[in-house]
Parts: sequence; C-alpha cells; structure tokens
Amino acid sequence: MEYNHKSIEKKWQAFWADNATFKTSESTEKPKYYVLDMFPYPSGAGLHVGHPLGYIASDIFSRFKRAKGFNVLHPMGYDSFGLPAEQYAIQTGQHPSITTEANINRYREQMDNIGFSYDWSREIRTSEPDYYKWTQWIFMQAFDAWYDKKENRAVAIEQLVARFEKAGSQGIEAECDEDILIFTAEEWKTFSVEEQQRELLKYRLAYLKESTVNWCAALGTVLANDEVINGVSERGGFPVEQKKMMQWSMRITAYADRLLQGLDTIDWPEPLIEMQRNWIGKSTGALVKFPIPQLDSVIEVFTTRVDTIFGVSFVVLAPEHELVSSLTTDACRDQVESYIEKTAKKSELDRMADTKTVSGAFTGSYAKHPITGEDVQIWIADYVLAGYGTGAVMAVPSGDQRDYVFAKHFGLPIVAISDTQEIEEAADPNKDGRYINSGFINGMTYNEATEALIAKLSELGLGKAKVNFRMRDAIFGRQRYWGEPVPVFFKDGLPYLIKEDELPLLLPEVDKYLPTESGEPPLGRAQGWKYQDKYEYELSTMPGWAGSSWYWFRYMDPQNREDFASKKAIDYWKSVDLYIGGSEHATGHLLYSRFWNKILKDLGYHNEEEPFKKLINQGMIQGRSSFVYRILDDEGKGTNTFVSLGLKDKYNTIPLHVDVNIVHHDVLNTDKFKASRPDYQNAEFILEDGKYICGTEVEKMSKSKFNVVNPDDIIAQFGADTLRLYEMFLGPLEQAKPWNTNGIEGVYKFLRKVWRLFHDGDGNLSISDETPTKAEYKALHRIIKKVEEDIERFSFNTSVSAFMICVNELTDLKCNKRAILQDLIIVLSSYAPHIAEELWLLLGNSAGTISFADYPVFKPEYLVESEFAYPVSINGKMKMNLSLALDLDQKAVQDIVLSNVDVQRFMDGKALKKLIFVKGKIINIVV
RNA sequence: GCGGAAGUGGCGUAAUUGGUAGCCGCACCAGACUUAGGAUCUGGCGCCGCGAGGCGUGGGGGUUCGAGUCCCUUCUUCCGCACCA
Repeated sequence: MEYNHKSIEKKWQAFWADNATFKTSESTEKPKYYVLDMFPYPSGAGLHVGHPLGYIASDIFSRFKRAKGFNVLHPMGYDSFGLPAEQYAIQTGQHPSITTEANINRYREQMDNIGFSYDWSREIRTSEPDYYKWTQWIFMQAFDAWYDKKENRAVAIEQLVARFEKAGSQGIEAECDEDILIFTAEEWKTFSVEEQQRELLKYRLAYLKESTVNWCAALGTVLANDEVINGVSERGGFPVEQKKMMQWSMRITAYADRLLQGLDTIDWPEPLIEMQRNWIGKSTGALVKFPIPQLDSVIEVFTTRVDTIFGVSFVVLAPEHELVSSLTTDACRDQVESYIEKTAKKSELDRMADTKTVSGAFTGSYAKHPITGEDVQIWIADYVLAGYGTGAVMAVPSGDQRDYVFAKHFGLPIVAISDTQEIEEAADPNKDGRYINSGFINGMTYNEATEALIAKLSELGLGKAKVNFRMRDAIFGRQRYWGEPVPVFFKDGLPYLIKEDELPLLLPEVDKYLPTESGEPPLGRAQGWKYQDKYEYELSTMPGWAGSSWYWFRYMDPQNREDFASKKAIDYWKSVDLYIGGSEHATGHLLYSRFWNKILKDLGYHNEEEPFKKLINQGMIQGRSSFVYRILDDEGKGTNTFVSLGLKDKYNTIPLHVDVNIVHHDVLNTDKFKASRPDYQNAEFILEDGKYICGTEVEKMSKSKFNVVNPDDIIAQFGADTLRLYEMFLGPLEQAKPWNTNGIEGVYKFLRKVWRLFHDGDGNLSISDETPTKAEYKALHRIIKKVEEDIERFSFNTSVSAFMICVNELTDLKCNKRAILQDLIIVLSSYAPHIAEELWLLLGNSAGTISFADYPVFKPEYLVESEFAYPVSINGKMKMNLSLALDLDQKAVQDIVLSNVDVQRFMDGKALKKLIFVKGKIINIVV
C-alpha cells in the first residue's frame, strides 16, 4: 500500500474526536503545562496558510510535552465580538451572531483539517452570554475597587468607604482623579448619596469621566490609544479626532509601575518587552511651578532636566492649556486666538506629519522664574502636547533642540549653562560639564545640581521630584452594538452596578445596528431595555479587548456557572506556561491582559502576578504574488498577448496579478490561465525555453492580490502532515517570511520515505524484530536528541531537516527494525501525528495510543565512537587527519600527536606549545 | 530622530554558540527506468580555474593559533515608537 494521506488523516481526525483523545482533566498526578494560542477573531475570509503557523508550533509543543508525561492544557476558542461582523450587519441587516456563527464553523472545519490536539470540550466564545457574564462580572470588580498606593494594590471600594466614614479623606493615598475633595468623616456623612457616589467614582478602577478621547466618526465610536495607528483607526483606517466626552475608562495608569517591573520577570521576546516599556513610557524628573502673580496662580511644568532650569528663557503651553485664555493680554488676543483656531483645525494626522514648521504665539504675559524670580515670557505652541505631563514646558533652548529651533525662529534668548556646551548650530543636551550662568549650582556636576535644585524647589514650595508616564488610562466604552453590554444603570445621572445575580446583562435585540436619530449608540434602539423597568442602562458596550483580557482563566474551567473559574482549577493550572501569538498585540491585548490579571490577583482571585510566563511571537507569513506581463499596443491599451518575465523588457508591458494557485515553480499553467477568465480565453504567450515564467513580489496576503493560499487546498493535495512539517520547515518560527509553495514536494517526499521504511518494494508491510545495528541506533538517537533540543529552543525548522537526514540514513541502511521504527515515529508524532498514528497501528500497537506512548530516552552511548579520524589544524593553517580514541587522557593524546610523522615534519624541530581541546576533542596544535 | 531585529550559494535556510562555512530542501545539470508524468531512483551542484590551487558569510579595520559568530566603524533592509519636555 502506498502512503495515502487522505484516508489516513480523515481516519485519525475522526478517531481523536470520537475518543476525546485530548480531553484534559485536573485530576492527575502528572505535572501541568499550559500551552495557549492567541484565539482568533473569526473573520469572513477564513484561514489562509499564514494563520495556522503559530497553532502548528503550539500543537507540536503540546504533543511533545504530553508525550513527555505532562498534563497539558491546550485549548482553543474565538474572540467573537468585533467590528467586521457589525459592519456587515449594518450593510445587510443580518444579526452579527449569525455571521459570527457561520465564520466560526468555517474556522473550526479548517482547523480540524490540520489535526490539532485541542481539547475542544473547553472551547469558549467571547460573544456567548455564558462567557460575557464573567467579562461583565470582572468589570464590576474593577468598578468596585480602588488603588491604594500605600499597599500598592487594588482594594475593595467598601474599605475606602469605611475609611471615609472613620477618618475622612485624611491620609488616603490613592491612584485617582485629580479633582478629589478633601473632607472629614463628619463631612462625608453629611454628603448625599449622589455626592458620595460622585466622589467614589473618582477612585474606581473602572470609572466614568469627562475626558479627551479619540473619536472616529466613520466608525461612530471612541477608540483606545492602541487602536489608533498614525492618526487613523486601526480597523478601516478612518480619520480620528480628539473630542471631549463622558467616557468609561480603566485606571491602567495605577498599574504603570507594576506593569513595568513585571517585564523583568517574564520570558518574552526582547522587542516586545521594549515596546511595552516604551508604551508605558516612564520618565523620572521634576514638577516645577512658575508663579503668575497677576493671576495668583502657577504654571506647572514637567521636566526631566531640572538641572537646566537656569537656561529657561520662556515657558510654552499647549494651545489647549486651561490657563491660556486668562493669560492672554488684550494686545495679543487676536494672534493667540487665531493660532488656537488654526491648530484645532489640524487633524491628529496633520499635526503628527508636520513636525518641521515652527509655529506659536506670545500670550503677552510673564511668569516668575521659580529660582531667580526673573520674568519669563509665556508662549503657546502646538509642539507642546496637552496630553503629556502638565501640558506645559519650561523651554531651555541651549539644551533642547525643539526649544532651540523655537527660540531661533522667534528671536528669544539662548543661554549656555554648561562649560562643555556647544550651541552655535544646535542645542546640546550633554550632562558632562560643569554649570555656568546658573546661580548657586555653578560649578556643580549633573547629579549634584539635580539634587540641589530639587531640595531648593521643595523648600520654596515650587517643585518636587516626579515620575511621569506616557501611558494614559484605557478608554473602555464603545458606541457600538456587537460587544458586551456594560452592567450599569443610571440613577440621577450617576452610574450604579446592576445586581450580580442579574448577570449576564444580555445584549438586546435592535431593529438596526446604527446609532439612533438622537445620536445615541445602537443600544439606544432597544425597546424597553431598562433596569428593573425603571432606570436607563448604559448604552455603550465594552471594547474588543475586554473579552480577551481574561480568557485564559475561562479555559481552566469553561462550564463553571458559579465562578469565572473554580479555585481548584485556578490553583492547579495557575498561569500560561507558553503563549504563542503575533507581536501586533504588544500594546493592546498583551498589556490589558497583564492589567486585568493584576486586578484579579489584588482582589484575591488568584496568586499569579503575570499571566503569560513565556511568550513566542510567530513571524507573519506574507503572500508571494505572481505576475504576468500584458503587452500594451501603441495607444497604451492592453493586448491579449502576455510575455514571459525574462523577455518583458523588450516590450511595453503592464504587470497583472495572477492567481498563485495556477503557477507552479513560477511557471504559469497557460491552459488554466486561459480558462480563468472569459477575456483570457484567446490569450497568447511569448515564452522563454518553452515556458511562461511569472514575476514575483512579496506582499500582504490578500484576495485582491490573488496570492491567498488556502490550507485546505494544500491539505487536499499533500495532506495535513505535509502542511504541518512544511510550515515549520519554511524557516525560524519567529521570523517573518513569505509563503512559497515551491519546495513543499520535498517534505511530501520525506513522508513517503517514512512510509516506505515500513514497507517492502511491493508495498507490503515489512517489519523485522531483529536487533538493530550500531549505525541504526546512532541514526535514531541523534534524532531523539536533536528534536528534544530543538523543541526546547523553539527551533522547529532544524528538527524537520534532522528528520529528513535520519530517514535518508535509515533508508540507505534498509532499516526495517521494529525497535528503531517504533521510537522514530513516537518522536515524529508531534510533528506529523496522522502518519505516526497509522504506522503505530501497523506495528501492532493499540489504536490511538501513540500520543501517550513512552517517549524514547536519549542514550548518549549510541553516539560515541571509540576511535575516529577527524581533521586537525596546526597553527590554524595546515589541516591533517588524526586518528584518536575519545577516552584517552590528554597526555596520551599528546604522545600520539607528537609521534605522528606529518606533525613532526611540520614542527621542524620547534617545540609543541599547546593543544587546543574543544569538548574533549583536539582541534588545533600550536607550535 | 529614537529603539529593536537582521544581512551567508540562483532561492528558503543550517552551522555543535569562537573550531572543517553552506546541513536539509527547492531550483538547476547529468544519468537510469520508462507508451513522456509536474513520477521514481542515482550522482553532481558557493565563486574563479583545465588543473594543482585561490577566493568566499554586505564593506573596511581589529582581537585570536583560529571569526559567519566577539570588538570598532560603515552601508543596506525590515519592524516598532515618533514633537513624550
């Protein structure tokens, strides 16, 4: 019988499903191991060959760990709330749940074809009420919690209320809004319920507040910072503007330091850690106050270079700064107002693109320098961002390039403050010199000056040391339909949680998925959707990241109706040991998940500070587009003649994308091409060497570029095992690479060779029970060792190569020994499980037990040879073969070396200086 | 501009982590078998050279008996952030 991937793979996929082979339970003595994939959003396009790359790697890893005796949790589910299904619903009127269900079924079918070892009994979908009940529940925990800076953790809100009742707001250090009230216990008790609630809202981890948000008019919703890329929406690329709105937010900034520190404790790719660090953006500096006597007020600025304070020649406010209008003098009002109007008109995108032009306006007012008391001009300019620091900066032209350019442009003074500064051409921010023109810090070093200035400013009450973060709180509400309803109702304009036993708050039916006429979100269309028929529910829904920020817990105990997961399950599975997914989630999902994990930990639901111990980013698989070259006639119109790549420069041509599925090794199948479209029916070709060669280009894989390769097609032709091996063989897992079907035959051939090892020339099963030879053991144990080493360092591509070498050797040895083949297919079964299961059965084992078979133990003695020859160099130059025994000591080796005739001739009477040994093997002789 | 990753045959890649550069596969070439297939098998395949031999890991320099690997310098590509005070 020949290798028939179709029947084998269908058979074993059905077997695994029927026997629930990969169902996992917690009641076992085995050590646990949790392997997680980033669950997909089920889009309408289905999977292309790029999507399963990470899933294949995690499946190989899971199967390997299982074979090595671990109890492996390897689940899969769907992040099924999201924009595309809703956009489709708006266009067609079809309920997003219907589209989503259809897409999920398609995804499932495609995944099943690849032969993954998921425990499907644990499947979850974020859009199912059973699931989002707990997303809502977690929101409620965050609403009912505040962040105690003294304990450095989140604490239940009741404890804050208790402290207010006992001692007022005295002594409480919280991460909270800035406009909190100061009150005594007695005053607190006199507050009305509304007043108390309004005050508590300023402390809650999930809170409602008027804030500046990214508003995307085209999507009709606000977006979080990570959903805005270069000033446009991540989904759809629509323009985004800044707008003040009442919005739900999550107080992620309270966790900024812990999110930063945690990065040192997890095994993640360095680029990803760096991205999160930059996103959090911690900077240490000082807050300095510049008094404005005429307003009896101050301008607060944040600076990381307080040491340069004597170089301040002006102060700049963001145009949106609240003091601008009161500071502007009548003489300057026209200019200032027209400048504010001009910058307000600029979109976020324009403002970011235009960093070259210097612009600004003088307010006409002056602030007092906090140390010297001199007057400094107050300007406004859009290079100062309202959203960072205090929205105001002290300008030090000699030390900061932006201030320098601004000062040059508007003719403001530039004062050197260090004896090493060179400021003829540009600002010089160096910290190496001693200070000059700097009052009492003259002659000091950077560290001395910084310390002295902070002490001085504190003494004056005009400044203090301050740590600032770039990260903002995460906007949590979305004015969309297809998401989790926020479990909140409004009474007297204030938000209250619904009762826990009324969860889930079900997503109501609506007649259309568009905002209401009065501009409310789609949920405003729901008929009679009121809490206890009295109060209005919150109409916005949760953002896409809500459901994915805790899902790894739900897999631990997916059917639990009492808890998001039982204590027992959480104690057993703890956290994710290995997480595989794309780096595009660096500042979104991966940060939010760490955030929610910490909230739940603080509130006592588990003990793990970090959710994902080790993380691997699989590289993106790009498309490899193929092109044909249509010849243009004299008028520049397309003819029906196409010229092969090598000859195209002789003609005037236009490249056209051609479906990569009718191109083989860059050679076009001209018959299929003609049949592909009616207007190509009479196409003619100018060939080279009798072939039509296509041009290629690496692009994103997409339908419009005709470069999408569907895993189903590959599987139909070569089988799932070939697809799995080939995706790994393509290159290092973490590297981005284009998909190229050229070369897949090599992997397919390999599997056929494996199959033939078990069969004789006539295709009959042929297995010998003889004792294997040394050479056969050597081939086997090399692959056992190699695969083990490779899997632990996630180098799957080199393992596939090693399998090929091993099988080539065994083929050459005509090895059909049971002892060798059985162990070989156990090792292979993580990579190519279907063929391994089939061969396992052919060897007479019981069906479906290979996944849990005794994994072969590597025995180094099979790789050791007692005597062997290898090349050795003398003084790194001449190379000669030496025969040595491995177990000799170095003295004995030296004697052999010196007695060698070739060595003696080369030494020509010189003395032997030393022998260079590497791992017990001599590789160089120095004379 | 700042931060990160990476440059090796015609192509994807490998190299025991400082030790015979190019494993494995694709493509290509030659041969075998074949009523010819986009099949299978065998051999060859970095570059120059008939050859012995020489050169060779983006370029230049250095450390070392020995460098794809370490150091300095420079170029190129990709990714992330981007007026962050």
